[in-house]
Order: sequence, then structure tokens, then C-alpha cells
Amino acid sequence: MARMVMERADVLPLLGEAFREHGYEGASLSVITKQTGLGRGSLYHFFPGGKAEMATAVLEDIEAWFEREIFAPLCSETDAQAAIDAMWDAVSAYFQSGQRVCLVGAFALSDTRDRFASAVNAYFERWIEALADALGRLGHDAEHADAIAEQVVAGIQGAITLARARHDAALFERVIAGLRAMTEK
Amino acid sequence: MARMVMERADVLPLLGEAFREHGYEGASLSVITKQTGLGRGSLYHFFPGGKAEMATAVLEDIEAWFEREIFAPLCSETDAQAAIDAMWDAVSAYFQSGQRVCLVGAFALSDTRDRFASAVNAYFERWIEALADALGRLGHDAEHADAIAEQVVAGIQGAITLARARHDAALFERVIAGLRAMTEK
DNA sequence: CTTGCTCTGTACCAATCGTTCAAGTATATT
DNA sequence: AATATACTTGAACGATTGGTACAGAGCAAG
Repeated sequence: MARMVMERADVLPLLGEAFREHGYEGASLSVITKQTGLGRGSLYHFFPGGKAEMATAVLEDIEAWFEREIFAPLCSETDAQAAIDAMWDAVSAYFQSGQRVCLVGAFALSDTRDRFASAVNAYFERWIEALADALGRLGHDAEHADAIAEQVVAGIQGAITLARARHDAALFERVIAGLRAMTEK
Repeated sequence: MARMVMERADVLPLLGEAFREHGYEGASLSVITKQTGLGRGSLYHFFPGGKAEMATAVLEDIEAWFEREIFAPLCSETDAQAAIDAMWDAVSAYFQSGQRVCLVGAFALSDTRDRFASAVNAYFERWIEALADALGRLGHDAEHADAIAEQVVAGIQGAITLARARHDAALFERVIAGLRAMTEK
């Protein structure tokens, strides 16, 4: 019983990579079966809703990870600067210097966004809100904190796009360093 | 004779919108025929190479437009600040406050990038180079100009991603305003 | 009117799409 | 051991994919 839940959870990261590398449309069932090592039957056993349910499950998994590792600390950590530093470390590690795409950002750019509009919106809304919260505790006034947070979260997405486009991990790190400077008091 | 060339060129913007809205994989031939109003026969008459040739033609068309309207002025205009101001106006108009996706950026995030790697890379390389050129003539030293240019071009892509994700044109304009401030002496 | 060319709609192809399902194996409960 | 449940398999479904073939429409030049 606990086993089934565990195994379903274990598949999510593999599914995530499949959607990251090929996009929602491009991640065909044959690609997914190859990447996960599960047959069609097993996939539809875990995700009766098919591809759409797989994608929503992955999005929920991602959002939960960011909430736990980044957003919640940004909001509750008493040392706001430490939480922001931790965010930058997590961003570099998670996106592998721009070689790994942000699934939510990728979904946002295609018409896939319409299918998963609320999850896509919530992810970025929450990120901006959490970062602005930390920046506020760092001493910025509210509207200034909001502006910086928007600028920074947008910059991260752009850094991923550029690094993928140019196959250049160093470019990613340079842009991130510039953004990081905006979050230091 | 001139007629054929003209009509092929007229189709490119329509093709561009199809790829923008659905991505390369998602833009099926039925979608493309609907959006362009051309039947399969006509499409394969103009683009014997099929979808791949349509996409490369669109990318060339886009690159040519940016080269003419933005990149070349950034490099050659004697009033560098005026050229940069013109760039910002063109960016807001072209991307329709983030409601219109950057096709090159969208391609960069999926595995479509591999198919069109050189065009995707060249587009951003050229944009950064041209902007850095203008910033240099504005008085920034070379490495500072490069850093700002990378930051700004990344920021534009991120602004598009965020605006699409959150369905928020005002957010796009706020981020662009912040980036614009970085390009003023 | 004929010839030659560009352009276009229709029908068709093999391949692949997402999905279903009956039949099977493994695991747990009794 | 017997039964019930959890999982897996892989073949098959109809629909759609990108691409091809081709006969005819439209038009200009001779």
C-alpha cells in the first residue's frame, strides 16, 4: 500500500526529465516508456488520466519541491539573507547551470500553458511573493522588494533560455551572478 | 516569377505565428494549413523540405527582421542611446507586452533547439554583440558592456516567459522598464 | 487554340500518436 | 494453500502525424 505510493513518486522525476527534454507534445508515450522503464499498462495504472495526469503530477511534485526547499525558507527563515543565498545555491544546482530546463517555464511558452495555466501561474506567483518577502525583511520597502523579485525571477528564466540557446553554462553563471548582486543589501 | 517569391515571403509571418503558438512539434500540418490558408500542395510547393524547411525559413525571416530593425542600428547608428531607445520600443511592440512569444527562445527550451542549433545560437549571439557595441559607444568599458548586454537580453526572454506564464502584460512592462534603466548612461 | 509553367485540392501512404484492455505475474492477506 | 489485490505486459484500436503523388486549375506567351 505504502509501496504503491512510493513507486508512483519514484517515477515522477523520470517523467519530469522526459517532459523537460521533449516538451509536453514531444514527450510521446514511447519516449516516456523508454525514459521511465515502465510499460504503457503500468503508466496507465499509476496515471489513469494518461499524459495529462502525468504532467499535472510532475508539476505538483516540482511545486512541492520548490515550496519545501526554497519558497518556505524565503518566507520563514529569520536570517533572510541566508535564505536568499540558499536559493541561489539551489537554483544553480537544480538547473545545472542552465543545461537543465525549467519545466514550468517551458510549458509557459507553448500552448501547453493553457492546459496547465493555474499551476504555471501559481509557481511563479509564489516564487515572486516569497522572494519579495525575504527582500522585505532584508530592509527593502514593499514595492521595491516586489520590483526586484520580479526582475530576478524573470532573469533566472532568461538565463536558462540563453544558456540553452547558446550551449553556454558560463553565460548562465554570469547572468546569475549579476542577479544575485541585486538581492544583496 | 517575382510573384512566387513574394507569396512565399507573405506566408512566413503566418507560419511564424503557427510555430509561436504551438511550438515546432505542436504545429501539425493541419494546424499550419488552417493558419496559412494554404493547402498541403501549396506548402510543399513553396517548401519542398517540409516542416523543417518552413521552420528554417521562418527563423531566417525573423533574424533578417531583427538584423534590419534592431541589430544593425545598434551597431551603426551614431547616436547609440537613440538606437537603444528604438530597440526598447521595437521589443515592446514586437512581443506585444509579452503576449507574443519569442520563437527563437521557445525553440531554445525544447529539444527543437538541436534541429536549429546554429540559427538559435546566432540570434542571441548577435543580439548581445550588437547591444554591447552600442553600450560601448555609450561610454561603458568593454567587459562591462558585455555583462550588461547579456543581463538585458536574458531579462527580455525572462520577461516574456513570466508574462506568458502569469497572463500579465503589466508585469512584462515593469520588468522591461527595469532592464531599460540598465541601458541608460 | 496550344503549349508551358506555377500553383492547389484530393486522395493516399506508412508511421506514430494516445489510449484501452484482456491476460498475465507478483505480492500480500487469510 | 487459497484467495484477493497490486502491478505488468504487449498487442491492438482508431485517429492523426508528416510526407508524396498527381491531375487539374489558372494564367501568360507563342
